[in-house]
Amino acid sequence: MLDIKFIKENKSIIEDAIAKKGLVVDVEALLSADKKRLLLLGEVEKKRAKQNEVSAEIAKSTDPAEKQERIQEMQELKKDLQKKESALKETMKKWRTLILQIPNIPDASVPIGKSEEDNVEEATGGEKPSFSFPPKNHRELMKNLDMVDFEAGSKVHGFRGYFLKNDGAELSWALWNYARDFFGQRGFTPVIAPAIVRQEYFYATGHLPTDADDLYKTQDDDYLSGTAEVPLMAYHADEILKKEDLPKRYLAFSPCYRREAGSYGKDTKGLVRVHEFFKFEQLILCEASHETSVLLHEEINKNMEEFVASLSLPWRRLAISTGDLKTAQVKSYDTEVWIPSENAYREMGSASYYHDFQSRRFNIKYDDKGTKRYVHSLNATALATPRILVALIENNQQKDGGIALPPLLQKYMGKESIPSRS
RNA sequence: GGAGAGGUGGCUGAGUGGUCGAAGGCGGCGGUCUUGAAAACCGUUGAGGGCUCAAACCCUCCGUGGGUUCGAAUCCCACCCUCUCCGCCA
Repeated sequence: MLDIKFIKENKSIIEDAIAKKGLVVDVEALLSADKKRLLLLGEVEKKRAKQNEVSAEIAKSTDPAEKQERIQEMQELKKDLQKKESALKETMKKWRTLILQIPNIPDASVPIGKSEEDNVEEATGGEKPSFSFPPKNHRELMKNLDMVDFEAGSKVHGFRGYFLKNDGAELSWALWNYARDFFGQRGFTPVIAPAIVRQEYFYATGHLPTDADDLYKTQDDDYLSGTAEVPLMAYHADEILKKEDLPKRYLAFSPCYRREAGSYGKDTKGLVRVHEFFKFEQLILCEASHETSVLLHEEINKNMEEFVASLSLPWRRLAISTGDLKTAQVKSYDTEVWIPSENAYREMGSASYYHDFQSRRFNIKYDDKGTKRYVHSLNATALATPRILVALIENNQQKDGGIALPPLLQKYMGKESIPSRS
């Protein structure tokens, strides 16, 4: 959420942001709710002051008659105060639902657009493979190599279920270990984060109430997180950090759970879209400076791009258009990787920054020479398995059905390739 | 799953109806002393909000929400959380 003072003073900027993000939010309603809120607050505080003052006199008073008189006077005031207090509460409730709808402001560099159609390709890397034979998709390749078992997956788990086996499992572990080393050299604190997270923190990230259908819920009313962003932001909730400890860079590993409620028709086969997967996530908390946020945003995005590039995967960078930005985001890039069987790029991760939009709700501050300021937050994917296997397998397939391994990964797999079984 | 204890400021810990935003200690900051440091001593030190050019001033906050009362950290109710022991368990 944004600061109400900022909203009041920058109404046109806010309305512009709402329009750019393609949202419908009544800013005027918020502003008038705020006026009402301040009016009632003033009245309530005045009455409370009076009450405090007279109460002190009552405590000191030695004359029983006078005391009685004062108490009666306060009984009247109390009734009045209670009325005003409940009016204030009502107004606050309205105010809160309204302010939560106000989106963050897209950076000037974000391409203007209505939807994902308007995302802009900004960079590409690597070379798309050209095959001298009809290429297969990852499902076929992996089944032939006994790397995956979808039948057992749906028998045991259900829709979108999978088992990774043999080199399918080994390849996942190899990638995890490689990612750990790759990012470990870039100053991140390694973390294994819980996926079971308290309800309140999903409200803070905005996943609730909006995406309730996409979240698994436990019988204890906790939720399973679809990204380590939630537990990691929650890690420092309600804390005041030291400025010299910033920026904090985390590389968090966690299982991720998504019901994919809104995407029943999409990617119903294979490993692109599954309910349960594993992800390394980069998350940074830094000082409240736009320049620092931008710098670190470029940094974590570059990390991700260099990571896929180091796996010899053909990739491209998409600048997300205003219409496709999430409410909380200032700017976001997707890293997409070429998928031969689809003749298209597919998202492998995204990097976004939020200024203090998230930290305001999580109440994460730092002490800047005595003033408390909300930190800026940023996050980016580092590696998601098994989705990246799709790209790795398909791009490196050989005529005989085997899979070549990118040089940097060979050490982690203990071999140069996954040989054909035929 | 069973039994018990407890949630107070950065930490520790006192406080059972008004003089409590809260003793004492630790830590932090400033100072005295010292060649310098330590020790000792003195002072200072919570967060959020309203009004304001600013200061002054005012309001809220002792897990959360409600209640009793002129007045609640303190009494009542509900909930949440943490810890300890037993049981079970990778």
